[in-house]
Amino acid sequence: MTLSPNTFTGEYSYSLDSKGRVNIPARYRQVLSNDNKNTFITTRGQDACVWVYPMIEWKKIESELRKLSSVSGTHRTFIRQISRSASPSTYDKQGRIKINPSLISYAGLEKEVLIVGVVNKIEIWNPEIEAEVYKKNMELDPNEFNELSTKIVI
Amino acid sequence: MTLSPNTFTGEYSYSLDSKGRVNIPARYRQVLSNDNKNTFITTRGQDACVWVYPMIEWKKIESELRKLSSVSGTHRTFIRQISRSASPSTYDKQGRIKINPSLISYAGLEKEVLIVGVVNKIEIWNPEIEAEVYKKNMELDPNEFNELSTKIVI
DNA sequence: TAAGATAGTGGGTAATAGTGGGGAATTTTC
DNA sequence: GAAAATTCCCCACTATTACCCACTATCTTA
Repeated sequence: MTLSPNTFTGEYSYSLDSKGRVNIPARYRQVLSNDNKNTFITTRGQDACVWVYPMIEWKKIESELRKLSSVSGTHRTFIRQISRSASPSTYDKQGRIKINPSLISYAGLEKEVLIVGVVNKIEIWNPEIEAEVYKKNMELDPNEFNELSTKIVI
Repeated sequence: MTLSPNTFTGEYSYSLDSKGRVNIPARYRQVLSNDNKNTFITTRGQDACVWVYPMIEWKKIESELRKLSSVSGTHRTFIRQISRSASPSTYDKQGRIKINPSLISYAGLEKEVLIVGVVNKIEIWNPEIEAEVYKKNMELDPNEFNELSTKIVI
C-alpha cells in the first residue's frame, strides 16, 4: 500500500470545521517522509483552490525560485505569487492542519471540501468550484488534453 | 507455465461483494513481480471500466506526470484528472482489492464483474456494458482495425 | 475417483480514521 | 496590566477500514 514517498493520488470528501481545520487523509500522512516533521506548507493555488505541499517539496520550489531569477518572467511571477502567501502548518494528533482565513476566502471554502492528490502536492477545493473549473478547462483545451493522454497514459 | 512478469491475459467472471471488494485472479497474482508488494493502483479507464495497474507500472505514469509543469493550466487539469481517480490497494490474505465507491459507480459495476487481462494492466467491467462497447467499436472502426493490423502481427 | 490442496466468497470484530468540542496556554489589544 | 481573542493540545464519540476466520467450490494428484 506504500507508493513513492511524498506522492499523493486519489480524492476525498472531508470537512472544514468551525476552527478552520481540515484533516489530511491518513493515506497522505502515511506516505510523508520523516524529514517533513509532520509539516505542510499551505498557499494559494493557481486555480481557485489551496495548495498544500510537504515541507521538503516546498523547499525544492524555493530553490527553483532562486535559480529562475534570470529565466522566464512568467515563471518568476508564478512562483512569487505562490511564495508570498505560503505559510507552514504542522498537523495535530488527529492529523488536521489549520488553513488561514485568507486562503479559505481565496478558495471559497465552505464546510464540505474536496481534497485531491495531484502527485507532488495536495489541493483543497470547494467541490462546486472545482466542477466549474473542470468543465471550463475541458471546453478550452480538448485537443491538448487528448494529446497528453496518448503520450503518458499506458 | 510462467509468462512474463506483470503481464496479464485471459478473462474471468468474478464477483464484487457488498464491501466493494473483488478478487484478483490467482493467475494474475502469480505473475506479479515482488517489487509490487502485492499492491495495485485502481483508476478510471478510458472506457467505462476500472483499470488496475501493478504498482510499478503506475509509477511509470507517475514519473511522467511529475515532469509536467504546473505553470500550464492544461497540464494542471490533466494531472488532476489522472491522479484524482488513482488509489492504491494492497490485496488481502484472500487476494482481494478494494474498489472505491466512485469507481464502482463510474464503471457501473454490479455483483457480477468481468475481469480482462490487457497485457500491462487489468480491466474490470460490468459484463453487459463491455458487450455493448465491444459491439459498438466493431461497427464503428473497421478501418482502424485494418490500420492496426499493419502495425502489429499477432 | 477419492482426498488433499488451492481458490473464491461471505461476514464478524478489533483497530484505525474522521469529527466535534472543551479548556489551558499564549498572544493581542485596549 | 487586564480582558479578549486566538492557538494549541487533549479527550470523546462515531463511522469506517483492515484483518482474520470459516465455509464452499474447484482443481490436482495419486
